[in-house]
Amino acid sequence: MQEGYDPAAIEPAAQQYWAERRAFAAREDPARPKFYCLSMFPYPSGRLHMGHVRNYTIGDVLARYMRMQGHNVLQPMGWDAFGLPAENAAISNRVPPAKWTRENIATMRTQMRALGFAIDWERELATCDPHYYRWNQWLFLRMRERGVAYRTTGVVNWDPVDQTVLANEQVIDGRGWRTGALIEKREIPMYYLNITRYADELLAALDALPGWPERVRVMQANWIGRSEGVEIAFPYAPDARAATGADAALRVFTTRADTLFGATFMAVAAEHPLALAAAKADARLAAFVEECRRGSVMEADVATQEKRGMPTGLHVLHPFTGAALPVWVANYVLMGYGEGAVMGVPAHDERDFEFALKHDLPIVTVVRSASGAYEEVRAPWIAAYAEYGATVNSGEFSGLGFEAAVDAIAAALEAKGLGRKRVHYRLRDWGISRQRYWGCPIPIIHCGACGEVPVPDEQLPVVLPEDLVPDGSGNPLAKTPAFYECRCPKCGGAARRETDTMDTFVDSSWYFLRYACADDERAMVDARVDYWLPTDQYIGGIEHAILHLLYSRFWTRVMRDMGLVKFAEPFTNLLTQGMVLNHIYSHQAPGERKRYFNPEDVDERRAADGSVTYEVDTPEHVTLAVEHEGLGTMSKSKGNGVDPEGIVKRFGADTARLFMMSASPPEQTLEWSGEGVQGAFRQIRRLWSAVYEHVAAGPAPAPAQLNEAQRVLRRLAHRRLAKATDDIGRRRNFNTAIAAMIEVLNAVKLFDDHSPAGRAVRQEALEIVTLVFSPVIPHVCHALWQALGKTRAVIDEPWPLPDPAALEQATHEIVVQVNGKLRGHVVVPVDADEETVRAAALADERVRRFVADKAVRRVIVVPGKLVNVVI
RNA sequence: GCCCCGAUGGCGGAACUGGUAGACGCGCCGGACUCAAAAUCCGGUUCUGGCGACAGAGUGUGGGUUCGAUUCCCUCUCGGGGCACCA
Repeated sequence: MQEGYDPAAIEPAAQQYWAERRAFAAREDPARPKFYCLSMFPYPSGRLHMGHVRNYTIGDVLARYMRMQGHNVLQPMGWDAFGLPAENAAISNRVPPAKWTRENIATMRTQMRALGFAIDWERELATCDPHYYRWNQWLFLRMRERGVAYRTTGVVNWDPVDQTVLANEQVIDGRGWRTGALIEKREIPMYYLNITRYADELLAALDALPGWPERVRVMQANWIGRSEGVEIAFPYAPDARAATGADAALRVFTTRADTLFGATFMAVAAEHPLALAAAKADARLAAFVEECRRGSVMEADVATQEKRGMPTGLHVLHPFTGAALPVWVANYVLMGYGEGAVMGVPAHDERDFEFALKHDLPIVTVVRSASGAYEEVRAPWIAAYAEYGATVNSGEFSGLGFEAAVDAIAAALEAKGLGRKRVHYRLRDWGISRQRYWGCPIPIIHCGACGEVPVPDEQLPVVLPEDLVPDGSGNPLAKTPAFYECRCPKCGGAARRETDTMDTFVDSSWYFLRYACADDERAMVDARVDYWLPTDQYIGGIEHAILHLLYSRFWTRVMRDMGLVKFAEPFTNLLTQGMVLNHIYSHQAPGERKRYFNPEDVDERRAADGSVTYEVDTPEHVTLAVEHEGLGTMSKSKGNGVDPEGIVKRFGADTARLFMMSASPPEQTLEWSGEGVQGAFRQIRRLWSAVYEHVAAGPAPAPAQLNEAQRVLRRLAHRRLAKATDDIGRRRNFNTAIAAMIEVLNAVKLFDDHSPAGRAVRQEALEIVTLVFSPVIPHVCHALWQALGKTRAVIDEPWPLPDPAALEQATHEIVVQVNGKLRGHVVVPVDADEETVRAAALADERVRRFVADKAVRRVIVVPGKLVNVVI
């Protein structure tokens, strides 16, 4: 063993040892409990960032811990390799996306290997590989046969920067999730996956996911957005019948059927058929409709947008009173939700109230307020009453509570054939067509004679040509006849291949299945999937709480319904790791662009009055005062990134891993700290020197009779082992497990006993520390384990068990309080009865001083913990 | 607007089931080693008063329950996140 800790030597040696033995190649073994430890695969953007390192370190610690616990562990890795950054890089560098992507994968794979993750690289996959994406295409065709995938023309979200369509889930605050560009509405034919068919199940099953964070389940539930209500048909009045030429009814959906008698107008979306019919005869209305259809997704307006509207001049009839209600076109009604029409109840809906005020529409109060008083809602001094209450002014339905009123009204409507109870979801079907090149081709051929024809299975995969270089104007596939010119599989005539590709979220919706059988050329999934899946632990960023995790749950259900897999939920336990933050420092010179500086280069100046300023020596050798802007995620634009490779080169992978795992619990944000990294390095070096000094004195003898100090050290080691096991195994709190081991290490460092028994106790303590630390800092522990005289590799050791005998003690300390305040400690035998403990507490000198001559009213004894004397 | 989460020393965090608040680390202070510095090692470090023994205060605010509250309940403040004309 070398005296000095040298990560540059021991880390490659440990990695080589694992690689030579294929130590992490996982094989199916029904005899052992399996543990499928999955981290979200990265997009190969170029280089690993700290977020990746944190994600994969958490997964790796768990994987290595479970392996030592006797599980058959699978920890795979792959690449989410299709996507727009590759195309954008291609446009600026004139390199095909395939080349750019594969080079990035190679770089990032090398970086990951240097971090020493226990990954089964034999199962590696990349979604841009035809061996992978052929199964996207295959399953898409099966979905199409079942009506789960379908093509339709509809209004879509168009990202003008990326020149493609986005799913609703990918539009955030009216902007593209990737580009931040304002989204436009366009009408395009595209393919959809019928995720709404599973809305009810996806929602209900959230309750059966106890291993998921509450937060994520709530977010998914909100996104699915189930609401129970009543669909009501308002028959057309003669004017509406004349305008549309149909004897029909205007359908609305409402969660407040109890307020039906308060409806004084109807509001429809600009795209609603009734609005379009009325606009034909009214130029001003037509202009308004056109305006609404074009602009209304403008993000900045959404919150403040005023309730604008115009009357259609048409009317519908109230289903019970027969009153003629005017139909308005209103900009606050969305065509995409419900029926694209609402009944306007100004007295009991804030939006309707606002609209009625503006357009001078009548307000009719039909719900009593909760206090029981009847308060008429009138403009402008009373606002809409949107709470529940008893109905009034509602004919035969008056005097009912909310539920009774809804039930009675729904039943009466159903009897008339004018309505029924219904459930609505906010969730929309998933549009997957993208007008982009670097993605999985949709396996469809458009034939002038036969229409839409699926590519026959035996012709799959439809291979994406890899040598195209996009120029930034539209989809290069649509400009490549060699790709799109083809023969119709049905009639043999000339046909055109679909040039849209699939949303990359399709690729990531099932990759976790494919790791189980990545080499199967004949089937998408096989029996090995049933062995490994569902994943026991999934680890990734909270940013995927809705998109990826919801799509994957849907996709797995589709495969279940096809009999391809036997489970519905792919991820049993989910851990959403916090982001990695760093300080942001900037300098704003007058008239210049703000400059950002890396925290690494910033010096702290502490003035005599305690105030702190920051300054930086610039590359041009000028000292600038910089401002501390607080913490933010590491980013190029803020200049606060830290390159993992640099940390590994300077300190080694173990230091990077230890810092990340010890600084905060995995779900919380992690503040990067240069001093913290140094501290982690220092701890490893302390561990190294403790083992070095110990083994330099020769082999440790077998344990013998122990004195008190030796028993204390041994007890501490076993106690902290028990705590660390619980912290990692149950609580997933790695930071406290690490703290517990540092405590043991500190005690070993202070333990100055070189007797044979002392050396035996120290040996055991160092073995415990090395074993418990080994999932976190595997390289150095690999070397230390050998140094401690072991022949088996530390990765093959079982997780240690605390020795109950070591934990035993004859006496223990009891806390004594007087009136709830800590006043003393007494040492009593562990088996002392309550009376003895009570007597000992009352006899304590400090306790007696505080009690003095006051009467003791009560003494509370908590066995093994404390005594509280109440005076 | 609605929903969720959070607030603990100079800093990151710990206290798991209502029972010693501040584990562990960082930083800082003092000491040892050194010609010196770095590294390393040892000691101290919630605040206030006191040389000290010790005493008092203290987990965002105000209240409640309890022998006892960082922990449970209510109020408010601040911070973070999610959803948002969703009928």
